[in-house]
Amino acid sequence: MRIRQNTTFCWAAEKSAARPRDAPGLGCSTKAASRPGKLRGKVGRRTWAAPLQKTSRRVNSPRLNGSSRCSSPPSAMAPRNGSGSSESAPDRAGSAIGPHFPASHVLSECPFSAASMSSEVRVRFAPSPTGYLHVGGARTALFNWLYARHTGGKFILRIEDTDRARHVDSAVAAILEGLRWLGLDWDEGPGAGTAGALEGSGDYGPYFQSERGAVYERYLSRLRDGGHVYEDPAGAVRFRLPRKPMEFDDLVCGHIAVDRSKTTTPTGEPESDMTIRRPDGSWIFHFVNVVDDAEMRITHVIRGEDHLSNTPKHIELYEALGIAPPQFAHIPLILNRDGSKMSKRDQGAHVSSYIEQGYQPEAVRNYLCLLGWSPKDDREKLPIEEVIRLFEPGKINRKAAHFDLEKCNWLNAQYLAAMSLDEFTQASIPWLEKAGIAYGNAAALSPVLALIKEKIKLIPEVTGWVDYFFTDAFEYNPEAVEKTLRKPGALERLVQLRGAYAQLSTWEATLLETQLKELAAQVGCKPAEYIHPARVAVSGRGVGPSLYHMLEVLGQQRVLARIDRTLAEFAG
RNA sequence: GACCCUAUCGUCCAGAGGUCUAGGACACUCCCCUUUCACGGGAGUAACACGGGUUCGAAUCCCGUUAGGGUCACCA
Repeated sequence: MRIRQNTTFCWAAEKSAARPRDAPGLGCSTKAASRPGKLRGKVGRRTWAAPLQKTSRRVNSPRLNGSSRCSSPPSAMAPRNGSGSSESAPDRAGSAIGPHFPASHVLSECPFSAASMSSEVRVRFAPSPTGYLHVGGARTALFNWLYARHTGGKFILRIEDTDRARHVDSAVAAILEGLRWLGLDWDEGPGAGTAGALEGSGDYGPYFQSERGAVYERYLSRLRDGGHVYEDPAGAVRFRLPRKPMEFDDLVCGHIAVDRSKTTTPTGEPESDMTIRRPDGSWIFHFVNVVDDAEMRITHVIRGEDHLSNTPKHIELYEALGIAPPQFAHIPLILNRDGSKMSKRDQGAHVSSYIEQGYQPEAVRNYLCLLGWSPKDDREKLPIEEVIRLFEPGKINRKAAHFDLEKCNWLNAQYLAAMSLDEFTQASIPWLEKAGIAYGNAAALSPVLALIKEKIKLIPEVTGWVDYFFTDAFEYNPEAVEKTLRKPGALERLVQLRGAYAQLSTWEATLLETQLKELAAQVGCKPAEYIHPARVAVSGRGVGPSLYHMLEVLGQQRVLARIDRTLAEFAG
């Protein structure tokens, strides 16, 4: 099955043609000023705004960013529209491109401009179809999603498959599955909307880079017209790096200043011009990423810190294109517990592993929320609505987080404990079926699950706790046998207990308890001397639920039969 | 190698110059509850990387060192 590229493409082209005023860059250019007031960059805290600290904290420093986001402001700040140029006309770029913009354009970006306050937040998650969703990627998606939901903006999914060769449907599907499992719904992109069609829905498609060739061609010619690119001897298209100092403000990392003229290769030579297109015509990530973010009117790029060092290059591209860059928020990476880099082989690296192991999606999501972010109080288990309410990119931690599966497990147990017996039963059924346990039906299963619900940290564990309820042919645990049944007098006491229980006309936990204790008192030994053998006799193991409740659920007939079987098996 | 980011208990977070003899959670240890295993309750071990500044006062601001991470691709 392949994506319907042609249809999608035409459809998207129509869409954009129908919105001539929404030319790329224009929407973007407003965003610098339109960041919702709640964003708190850490900018003020660490650098130039020190004297303003308290104020900026309260008033929200991002506004300050507008005037200092880029070191070469004239080209960094795109001109506001005004021209009404058409998106489809290649030459429209003429008015928008160019390194020299009147200062008034910059000033018009005044962050306090009321007119710009209304534009909507648009964030995106742009994975490459690698065949699985990495937890790091999942957290990036989560933070984007949280911000979109927090602001009432849009969360967009874009697949960075660069070209057809990289596109594999099953690989895309794995990512969508992971996102859906975590409950991160997207407003635009593959599978968005009620139809769930893979080609996706949204006004800025296609959402597969492999289908956006025409868009890239258009932008390439803009760069060419501006004299920003050239073809090297090998036939690759390269972007002339400006090689000058530049700075920008990152919502998480604060003010970043880097002298790009000093950037070198690992061997110490000056950085070579960035390739944006290979000789075979395929596109390089940096270019298409920037073009798509601009075209899709992304206002905030929330991505992994591994891109922080790439950001100056991206901003240079925006400048060459005459488009104001979005706001950036680089979130720290997730490391293994031991501090090493988390690779796809590491424990817990794939979201699919949580699905397979039966984690509760809300628990995993909750855990991911807490990795680099906190509600600033002592709460750990938080309803997602609460996280959405409190979440702001500026509050994301700057330190890389080490992944701790133990805590994730604990949270999972917290979520299980909060489930009703009904929910717990429904969640257990698929796993019992997978294990081939003949539990009968939900009504028969629930009372059994009620006995062990609180002992479980992960749903699939139920199978090991309840199997003997549904088969009389259970095995005896050797250790338990050794420890209890082999004890002198154990079988005799079992006989006595059987005798007492056989006479009961009602079968109920508290009665079973008093009977057993009376028997123990008569004989003059501890109840435990009866309890342990009884447990092993009816379940085959030394650990389990409360004995009397277990007996009650098992029923008189089965209990007596199992004691008989045990006596027969271990006598003599 | 150059550049960038980071640095509070083993781990995740709180801490925004005095309220810090640094708080919560996971994990760990002990106690209580208890027929087992868990749950739950209580207690405990455990951290401001180091060195200089600034200040009356620094976990908090600045500089340096060290350590970790990242980027420097015709990967994304």
